[in-house]
Amino acid sequence: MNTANSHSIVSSLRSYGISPTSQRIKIAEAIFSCTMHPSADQILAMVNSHRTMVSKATVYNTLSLFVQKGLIREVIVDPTKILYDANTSAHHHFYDVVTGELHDIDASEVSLPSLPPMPSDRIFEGLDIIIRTRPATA
Amino acid sequence: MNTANSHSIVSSLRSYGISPTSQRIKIAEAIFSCTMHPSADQILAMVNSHRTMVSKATVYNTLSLFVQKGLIREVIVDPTKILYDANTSAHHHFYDVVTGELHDIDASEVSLPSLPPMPSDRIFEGLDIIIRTRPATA
DNA sequence: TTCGTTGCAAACCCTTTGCACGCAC
DNA sequence: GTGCGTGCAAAGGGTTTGCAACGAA
Repeated sequence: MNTANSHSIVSSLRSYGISPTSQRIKIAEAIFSCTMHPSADQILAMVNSHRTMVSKATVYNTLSLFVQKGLIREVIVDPTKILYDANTSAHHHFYDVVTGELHDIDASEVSLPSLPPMPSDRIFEGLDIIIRTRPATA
Repeated sequence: MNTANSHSIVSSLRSYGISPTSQRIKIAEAIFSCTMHPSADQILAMVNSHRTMVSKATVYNTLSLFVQKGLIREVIVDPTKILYDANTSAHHHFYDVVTGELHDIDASEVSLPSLPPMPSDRIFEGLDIIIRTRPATA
């Protein structure tokens, strides 16, 4: 669910083993109520548009914690910044190389017939499919 | 071809519209003779292991030029640095999230049945498929 | 009290930029 | 001489870290 009421956020955090402090709740709310895929900077701005402030360090640390605990995903498409994705179910992305916009692609739309064999002594960790686009108008 | 003799490097540069200065030749040789996918830093180190030096600025500028001209490709998998790929034909990558190693996957091994429709007003620019792995031994 | 969390500022690292020098045509 | 290419150093921007203060159990 994408509705971000405090109650479900708190239980969500708990279910991922994250103690729900007020800053973490605020950051999670910002991410889960966001229609796009925000960067750390944008999350910082969203969180601090309200009265109370959250420091930059806490935002970065909290995002790392969320990723590590599996609450959210990092999307690596832009060498200059990390984008965060509240949707952790299997899906992929359109990435506009000019505007930087990122849009989800449902996994069912691009599922691979089969994965190639893993290299020796390696185990599967994740699959990212990124379709890079650019605006049609020159 | 991956053999990196000066003659073929020079004609390669010329065919991509890049005037072959000695620094550019040296950088191209480093990339094309490299079995892995080097970062800018590693290319700088490779180039400067010989007698003559190439400055950091020139390495970065030259790599950007090569990418822009289509001689090489950037691979965006690690948020902390850009990797470069001398292979510009259609292929994809295994990326080990622990060691940072990157290995090619031939396009024929993972071809998609079909691409989802482009978002409106966007045109196709490129397709990246990254299979993230980690070492099997804990 | 104790340990986890927060916040500020500084440090870090990769990359880009400003600007002067130098070489080729 | 003009313009591109190079090199040095400094700036830039996102991210991480050191450390002291804080707060909940």
